[in-house]
Amino acid sequence: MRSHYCGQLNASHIGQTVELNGWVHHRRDHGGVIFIDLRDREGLAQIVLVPETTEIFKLAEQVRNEYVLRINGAVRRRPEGTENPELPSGAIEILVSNLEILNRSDPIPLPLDEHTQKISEDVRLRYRYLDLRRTEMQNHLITRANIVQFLRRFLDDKGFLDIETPMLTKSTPEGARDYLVPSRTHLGQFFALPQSPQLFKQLLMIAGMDRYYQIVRCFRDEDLRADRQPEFTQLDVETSFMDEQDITNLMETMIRQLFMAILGIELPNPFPRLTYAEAMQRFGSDRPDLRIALELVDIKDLMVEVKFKVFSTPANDPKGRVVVLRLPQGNSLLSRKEIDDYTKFVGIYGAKGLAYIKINAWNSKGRDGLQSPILKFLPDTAIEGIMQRTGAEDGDLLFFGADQASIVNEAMGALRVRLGQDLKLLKDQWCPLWVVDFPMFEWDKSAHRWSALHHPFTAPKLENTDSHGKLLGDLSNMLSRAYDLVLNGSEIGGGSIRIHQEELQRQVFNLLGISESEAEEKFGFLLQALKYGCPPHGGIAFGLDRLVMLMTHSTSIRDVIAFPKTQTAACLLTSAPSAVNPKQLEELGLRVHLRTTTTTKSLSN
RNA sequence: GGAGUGGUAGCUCAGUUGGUUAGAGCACCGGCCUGUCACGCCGGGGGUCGCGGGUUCGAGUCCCGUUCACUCCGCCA
Repeated sequence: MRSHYCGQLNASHIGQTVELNGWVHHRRDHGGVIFIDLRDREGLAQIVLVPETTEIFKLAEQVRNEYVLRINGAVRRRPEGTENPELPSGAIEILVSNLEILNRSDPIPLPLDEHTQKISEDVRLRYRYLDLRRTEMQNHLITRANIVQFLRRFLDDKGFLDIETPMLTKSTPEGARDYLVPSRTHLGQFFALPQSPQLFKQLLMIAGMDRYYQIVRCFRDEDLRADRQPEFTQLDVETSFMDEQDITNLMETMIRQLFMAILGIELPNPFPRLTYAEAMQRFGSDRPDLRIALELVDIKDLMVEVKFKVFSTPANDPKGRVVVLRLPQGNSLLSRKEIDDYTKFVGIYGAKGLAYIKINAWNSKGRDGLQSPILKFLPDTAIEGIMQRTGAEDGDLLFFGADQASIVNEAMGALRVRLGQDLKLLKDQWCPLWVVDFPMFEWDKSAHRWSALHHPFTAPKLENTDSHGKLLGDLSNMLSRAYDLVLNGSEIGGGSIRIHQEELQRQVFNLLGISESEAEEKFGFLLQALKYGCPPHGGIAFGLDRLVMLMTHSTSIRDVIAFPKTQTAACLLTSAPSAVNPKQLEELGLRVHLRTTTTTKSLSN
């Protein structure tokens, strides 16, 4: 067994005899002396072989990269002038007295060298066990383990119980597409893998467990992104008898202490809070990246009477929005071609164009000092209003968004972030915030009905109910008791106070177009449980992968998951998913009927 | 479902207007080398240019289809 990890050796070990186990990172054979960088989880150490130890020197000549070695030797100070300051163990080396080749290795299909260029991701995924030997990936997984350990300790200290919930559960309507698992003992019926343990954790509150947490895998069969995997990990939390202030305060403390413990970083205290409405108004997003100082400025009222339909139509539409995004000193930052590229960019979000005004010399020349194709449509009053409201100065560039509010928010919100990234306008700091006062419902245009913005178990704000718990007022303005935690433009957590009265839960189902009988069939167990002394309760769930991604400065959650799936939800390492044995299908009472002719997928290309 | 980028040696890439035998670095193999640390020097092997079709005297290069990976839109309570 090893006595030390390679990477932990330093000058304090000089004179000691050690045993190391590890992989050959590099071998430098000088004929008369051989150096091997031996690597393990904790780092590198240089081991030295000299011809005087004839037998093991011969062995060392056979050694190749990624061979697995066990060595014994004496730690000694390196000769003067041969220290390597790049290496934590660079002051010392190990003179080998015994060497055993525990295993050989074929040449590996990807370099582990930190100096080489980026390796394509499909190669990395195909040989993930080799990719994970890289220092960067090892550090990611170590950091992830440390984060999980911290969160468990914190919650355990606060009296939270780690309780497991089923992986084989009931398919529910609404929400994401379920992964289904056929039942052998109930032919023709299916389990679903949980999209989250939402209902079980509510039942645990009804069961009186009071404080629950779980680090739990969740499954959603939807299309993927850099920050979305079909199976992902949540830190899931639920408490009884706490209101939204209590919960967000506690969770904020947890995150603040986590950043101090893992990264030594002090987050703001308290985290800023924004209402959903304000976030949308100022940033066009419910997860604003506050590292970027740019903001949207409303000018709808100034455009009501202009003779430019692109602006006046949304200005006169109650659902329309007209905004300006001011880019300070943008004239010199952006070329005409770049502005055209941004016009294409906002087109992705449905914007029909991207009007702009260059402020060349407003101070000296007034409107003659402005430059824009749309200038001729705008009367002096409108221009003065824009200049005043945006506080624009000479050299600035103004971008305009005018359309349905949803399109303006998405397009200009995305433009704001994109400009921030492209022009390096991001502050070098961590910007967490709570977004609160979410709408309870949103209108689903394709389904022609209301749907829950958070989920159907979220409680409405108290002012929306009468003393008997009956919902009052206009659905489109009703606010919920939901809250999201946003960090640098990523939603890393979200939760709410839940509905704990049966009657109110039935009303919400009803408003969401879930019939009485469907509610019984799908959620009967919940409705019944709510009758038996359900405590007021609420909770939150954090996207652990996203949190680790941000904390390790990764750009994809795949880089913090040991064995992630590709964008088409395939595993390149195991070639999952795959066809199954006909006998297995028969036992399940299933027959595969494919729409297309592709029955077998080629695994290699 | 849609848009974009890419696929050439084990890896990372270059490959001109369509024209001789498809190149480089790293890795690999053989030889040399006692203080290197991305060691060095000499020599060598290695290619279904993702796949299928088309245009052409001739295709890595042009066209069509398809597939895989990535980014994004839709989707993701």
